[in-house]
Amino acid sequence: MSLQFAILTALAERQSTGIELTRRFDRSFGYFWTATHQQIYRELDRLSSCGWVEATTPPDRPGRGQPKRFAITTDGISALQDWLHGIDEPAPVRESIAIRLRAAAVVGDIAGVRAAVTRHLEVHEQNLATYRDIDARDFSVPETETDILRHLVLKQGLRSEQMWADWCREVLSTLDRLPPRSNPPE
Amino acid sequence: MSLQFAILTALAERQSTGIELTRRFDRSFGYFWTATHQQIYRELDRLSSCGWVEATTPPDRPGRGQPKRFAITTDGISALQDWLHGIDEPAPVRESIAIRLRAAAVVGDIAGVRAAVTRHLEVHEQNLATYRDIDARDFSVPETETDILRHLVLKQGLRSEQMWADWCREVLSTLDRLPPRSNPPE
DNA sequence: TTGCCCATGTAATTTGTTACATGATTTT
DNA sequence: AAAATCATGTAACAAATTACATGGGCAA
Repeated sequence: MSLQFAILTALAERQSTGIELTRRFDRSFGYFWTATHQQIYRELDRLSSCGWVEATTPPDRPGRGQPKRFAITTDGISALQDWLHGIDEPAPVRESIAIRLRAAAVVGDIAGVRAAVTRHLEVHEQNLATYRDIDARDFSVPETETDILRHLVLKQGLRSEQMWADWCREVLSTLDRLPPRSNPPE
Repeated sequence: MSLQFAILTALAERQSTGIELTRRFDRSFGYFWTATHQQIYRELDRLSSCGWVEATTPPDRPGRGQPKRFAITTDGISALQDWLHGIDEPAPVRESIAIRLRAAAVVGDIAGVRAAVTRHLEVHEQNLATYRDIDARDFSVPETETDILRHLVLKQGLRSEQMWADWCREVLSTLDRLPPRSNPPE
């Protein structure tokens, strides 16, 4: 499981409360790993149990609505260092948009997928704009070693969004060039 | 859930037994949707229950080791047509290789991720070669409408593998240009 | 007739998603 | 003090992964 190491990495960069972590996963971590606050709290709990992170409860009153500050322990850092040397296969591909296209091909409905592809294009263009902002803001100056690695991660996100946007445009312009016909052939 | 529609699409293209479906998901469907045989059998069961696919048991003896032939029903085709018009958001990103890189950045171990990236490059180059073969074999001649849509799906796979291979090479050559030092700074 | 592979499945576990609950703080 | 919001959770569910089980056919 990688989520726990994503959290360890985040905490190694900066200690945080649960909600801060959640926001960081929506922002700068979101371009390579997504997680909801429910996942994050559950995982923080597990990581505390095995001593890889330590929670600082505010001394006055512990309880439900009270922010806890989480920090990585030295054990956690070792665990992260060990994991980092591991190898895994590329993530299995699951693109529902591609199923829709291929389904459209087989039932002969070439117009039915247009809206879905348009929506994808919209999202990927938005992401691309966001990542370019981050790129300009955080990585425009000569870089430290740490920044060079972090920049490489962002570049993957940039490449990916660019690829998707390009492909969506290719799909749309190809659909435009086909004879308009939204019903299956007889 | 998209797996059921992936299966419906596959069966709409050609009726199959469970094991044949599994092999098709390893091959031509694998570049946009992956599934194991366990998932496929379970889903075929559900799809039979709601009447979207129909199983033909060999008449002689029904039983466990006997191949069943599955085909999509007219209800299944309607369901597929309806679903095809839907819209969903791009799949959430989860790239463990990126976590490893970012973890390497924070613990200062720039050499530790090299093997993982090298492995990724290997796989993506292999996939790229496979997809190019499919491209040349199945899509080199003037296309029917159906083929044009199916070709677009393959092109997404090609773009994706190309993107990953390019990025892996960028990472490796960047790592090469950094001063060799495999331990965290003090 | 034993061992192996093929095809179909079951079961347990893990991971991710969706909906909701609780206590504290801030705003009106 | 009521309402909204923030922070931390719980619970139920769905999907995917991993390991294993069963029956049939075939080959040594």
